[in-house]
Amino acid sequence: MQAKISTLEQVAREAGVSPSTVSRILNGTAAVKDSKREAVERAINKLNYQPNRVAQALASGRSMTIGVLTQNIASPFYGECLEGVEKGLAGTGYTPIFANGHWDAKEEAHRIALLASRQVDGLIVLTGGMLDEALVHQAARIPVVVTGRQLDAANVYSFWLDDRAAAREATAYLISLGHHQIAHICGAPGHPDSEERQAGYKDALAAAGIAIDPRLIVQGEYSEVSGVVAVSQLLSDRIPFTAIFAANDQMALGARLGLYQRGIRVPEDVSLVGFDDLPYSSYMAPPLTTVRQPAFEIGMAAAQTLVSVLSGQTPQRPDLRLELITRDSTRRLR
Amino acid sequence: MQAKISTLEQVAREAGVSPSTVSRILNGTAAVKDSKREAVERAINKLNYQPNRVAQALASGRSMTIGVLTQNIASPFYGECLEGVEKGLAGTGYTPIFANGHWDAKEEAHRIALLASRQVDGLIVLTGGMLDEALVHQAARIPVVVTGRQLDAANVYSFWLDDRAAAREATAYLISLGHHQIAHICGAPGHPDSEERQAGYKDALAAAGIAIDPRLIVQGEYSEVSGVVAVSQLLSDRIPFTAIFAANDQMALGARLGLYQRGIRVPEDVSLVGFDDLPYSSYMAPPLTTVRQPAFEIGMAAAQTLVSVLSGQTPQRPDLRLELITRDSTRRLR
DNA sequence: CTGAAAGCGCTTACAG
DNA sequence: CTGAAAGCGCTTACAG
Repeated sequence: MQAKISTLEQVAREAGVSPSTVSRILNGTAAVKDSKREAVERAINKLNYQPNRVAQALASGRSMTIGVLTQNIASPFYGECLEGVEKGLAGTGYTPIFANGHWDAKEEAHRIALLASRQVDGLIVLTGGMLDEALVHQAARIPVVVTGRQLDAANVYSFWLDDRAAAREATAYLISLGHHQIAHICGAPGHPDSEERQAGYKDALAAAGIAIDPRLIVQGEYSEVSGVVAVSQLLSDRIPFTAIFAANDQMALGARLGLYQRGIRVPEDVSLVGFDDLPYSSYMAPPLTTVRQPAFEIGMAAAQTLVSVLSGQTPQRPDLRLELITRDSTRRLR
Repeated sequence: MQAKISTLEQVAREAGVSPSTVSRILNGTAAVKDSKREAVERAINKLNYQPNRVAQALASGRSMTIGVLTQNIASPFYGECLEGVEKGLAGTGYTPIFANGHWDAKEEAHRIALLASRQVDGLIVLTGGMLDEALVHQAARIPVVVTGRQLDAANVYSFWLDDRAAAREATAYLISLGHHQIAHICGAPGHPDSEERQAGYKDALAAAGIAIDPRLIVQGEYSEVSGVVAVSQLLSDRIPFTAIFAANDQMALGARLGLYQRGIRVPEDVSLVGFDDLPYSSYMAPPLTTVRQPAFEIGMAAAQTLVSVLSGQTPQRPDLRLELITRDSTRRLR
């Protein structure tokens, strides 16, 4: 182990060959006589040579780096996605560079510009509020994979899941259990997925011929607190309900606490359904019935798609779908 | 908006100055006549010029990039840390590059080598099982901040929190509530913090004159499942206990589910204490009594320390401490 | 199969 | 205050 940094040129000198040859051996870019190859390998080991990726990037025009724009790295949902991205990139030579948009369009644009200035070879945008145009703009230079929206444009690959249908299914499940007074805690206003989920909720009620009671629809913003608050509001308004469909698991967790604090049991008194299937949701007491989002798989598919595009292949469409997972937080109304 | 990439040389030509001058203006590296500055700024806007950071890195020898080695980006604890790192780096010009060690020493070494080859200007190691020597080795080239251990060496800055004392305090709290039969669910074997927490648990019992019953100490490995399993084991072995101290919140969550499934109430029948204070812990039903780790603050302090070292300043020691947070999962034994 | 040379897009002494 | 020139550590046509 030595801390000294050595360069390709030093390796070449040590091995008695030209820098070009060392480069070729490193990159497997051309056949090289065995005797030279061995000499070079010996020199590499002796000098403990590690190629400087920054120099490689500048010379080759490929940074072997992928920009990943997420909104909040600490959120359990994005955490799963990022694990998937990491997995999908493992062994490909590409390193992910993560950036957080914090649900702010300006911040997102700023982060993307930074990623671009770092010469990322491709971009993965996990949802995000930026305009389609901004994405298309980036796609003029590098391939872009975006989740959470449908976008048909050159060099952009979008994955979209049908939140509305899944929300409809989740709500229909509650209805099938005999619930008619179903409250909905909405996601953050303005987020497309939050609108979709609400629409799915309404679809299911309409399909069952249940009138939509606007007092049962309360605003949340995807955080745990907002779930607690929503339940307080529902309860203090004395709107009767026997079930809650929360637009994500974090709010379902908050709602569950709000109910608990008032001695309202789940599922005995109120059935509860979430959306996401976060890692902790199956460990809630009771385990939460929810719509599973394949977060890990989404991240992995995004990474794989980008890598195959970058290697000149045609990526295959991943099979990603939302799935209702029934657990113990829901029960038949008696 | 245009996708074309322009270079500093093009800007220079457009503005009728030399590349050196453009560079100086960009970096505020020397005074420049106002007329030229304006011409350059106009050219930059016209060409929508963004400096190529890769080229800057190669030329200047500073990549403006910080390597952050964590174990598992998707874990709620590391997620918080990383948010803190991001916050601490915001506005400094440094970009974090995250890498996961997955609790594997070889993988860690590999990741660090990769970060080094990408010419990171500094390294943040969030816990991790690598040897002190490996860290010291890195510190020969770039400053290193490491958490979760004490390490006195040149160019390394270590943050260490007293897990043992905090675990002792948590256990003592249960004792003060009248509990004598306190089970402990250990963290992953071999992890220093897991040993420390167990030692603290034993310290508290010893200090209270309570004999240590090895049957009450069950192995976990920091995951939720391992908490469920630990409770099953305790229960099937019919070891009587009135409280559980889990070495982290994830296992406490699992334990809580295990108890719930058997109709054992928290805190009425069993008091439960965790360690970490994850974002979700205060939303458990009941909210969890736990030891708060300042994860965000740790990440932020690590970043700030590194930045101040990199700018030639002497970093000030952050005031980081563990704190017992009492909530509703514990109650006096009757 | 291999080397000399140019070039990637910047920064930074060196001179003036 | 400003420019010409060298250099950062690689890759990659171009020639042979």
